[in-house]
Amino acid sequence: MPKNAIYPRHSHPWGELVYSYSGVMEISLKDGYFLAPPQYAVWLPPNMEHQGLNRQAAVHCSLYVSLDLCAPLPKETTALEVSPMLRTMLEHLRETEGTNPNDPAHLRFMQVVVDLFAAGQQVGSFLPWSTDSLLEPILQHLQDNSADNRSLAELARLHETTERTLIRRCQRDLGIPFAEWKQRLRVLKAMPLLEAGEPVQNIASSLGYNRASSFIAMFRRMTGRTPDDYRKSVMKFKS
Amino acid sequence: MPKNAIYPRHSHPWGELVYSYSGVMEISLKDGYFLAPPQYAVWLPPNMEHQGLNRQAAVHCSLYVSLDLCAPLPKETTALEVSPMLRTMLEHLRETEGTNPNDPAHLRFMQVVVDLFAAGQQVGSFLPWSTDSLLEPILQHLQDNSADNRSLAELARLHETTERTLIRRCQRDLGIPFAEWKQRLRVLKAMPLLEAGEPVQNIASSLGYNRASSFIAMFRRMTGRTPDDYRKSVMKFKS
DNA sequence: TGCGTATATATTGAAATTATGACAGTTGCT
DNA sequence: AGCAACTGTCATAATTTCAATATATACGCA
Repeated sequence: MPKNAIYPRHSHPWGELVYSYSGVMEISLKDGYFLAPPQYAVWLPPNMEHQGLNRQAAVHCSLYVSLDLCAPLPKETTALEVSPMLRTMLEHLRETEGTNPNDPAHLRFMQVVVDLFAAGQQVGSFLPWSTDSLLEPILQHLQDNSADNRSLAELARLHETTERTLIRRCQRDLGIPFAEWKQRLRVLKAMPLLEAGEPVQNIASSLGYNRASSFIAMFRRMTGRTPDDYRKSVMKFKS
Repeated sequence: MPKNAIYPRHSHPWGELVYSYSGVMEISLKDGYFLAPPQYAVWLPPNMEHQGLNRQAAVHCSLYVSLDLCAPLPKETTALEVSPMLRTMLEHLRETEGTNPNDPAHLRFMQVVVDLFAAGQQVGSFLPWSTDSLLEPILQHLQDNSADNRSLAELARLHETTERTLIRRCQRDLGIPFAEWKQRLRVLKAMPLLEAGEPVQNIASSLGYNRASSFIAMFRRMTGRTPDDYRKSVMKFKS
């Protein structure tokens, strides 16, 4: 899909697993919102009204899950962690696209993919948001200046509050610590730059890291693979 | 298994897929011989008399395949190429060892593993041998001096024959070109060194390469992964 | 996360090596 | 003589390696 593509809001009587090979996927619901890079997938139970969109160009797929196979999957809409094993299988699917869809071996393969999704850990949106009057300006500021390395204490001072308060609001509204949120943001910023072929060194410094190795270590912790690995796996789907 | 382990010669009324996570596996039959590093697996149809052995220490597994699932697999004993996808699944099995073996999802997973083996390309022994009077001394010499970079023409001169004749005999007896054989030999020599933690640079030069990058490129072509990747995946099974 | 260092990998154009097919010569056999 | 299998020569195509360099990653310690 090209950038800024929007899927109309709709629903259907079967389950849907949305996975992104490259780029970030966003799903919005009547009462919820999920943002999912390639290490997450979004599970939509049958009859769940949803709307998809991707801000940057993206390569993604949806797995439609027949009603009678939905039992082992969550009853709620949720993001699921995609293990490296599962990712490999999804990439294999993409590579062998077009083989006979009725081949029994292929059907078995698909069933195992669903099994693995069902075994995945439920998680929230990769980058949660808050409209809290104190928090939102800070989050917005970081969105626009991701290289800002000022400490939480300094940010608190700037916005006339205290570090402790900000920490409490992060925990309450975002569900994750402030540092984690900033790292996730940087991962998301890094992805399109990696896809654009930017050297890891440059990306690291443009995100506020003084050393590439620090950035690499962070990216690895967050996504399970190194920046260059991520780039390589993405490139497979762009040629 | 420790080095020089030998499995007694035997047979059984079910199929067997032999796969090596690390180290090289050897299977000898009444009328055949297979040598298989981790990118190969050996398929033994039901009731096939066989004997296994591993010269170096190895971590391997056998998948027993019930008679009624053997239909899609070859009727003959053969080596099968193990795709990266399949390797990932086998490693996953190894990591999640001990989960309930009667779990339906696990059984489905196993079935897919067999499906993928069945889809694998049939190949011969990874390192074939010849007892040809001209060829054998040369092969033996390379076994003992794998860093020898003398050209085929020079070797021919030494053994009082011509380059063209050697090439013809390789094709006839080994089924693969001379250069391919030498590279496979070097891959086999490299594996235990990698497992021993030897730096890639040293291994490369001890095998006759002037530059590590040449060795890396060769190893990658032959095995589908880089030397260090190989080492890492092996290390997972040694701790 | 900063920072320095050791290691590992990819890339590229030039040089060397190997593979392949065509053809002719040799040998051994009938 | 005729046939078959093998061998040497040569030109060309395909691969591999070299060499230098740029990048990327891991690791230890502060």
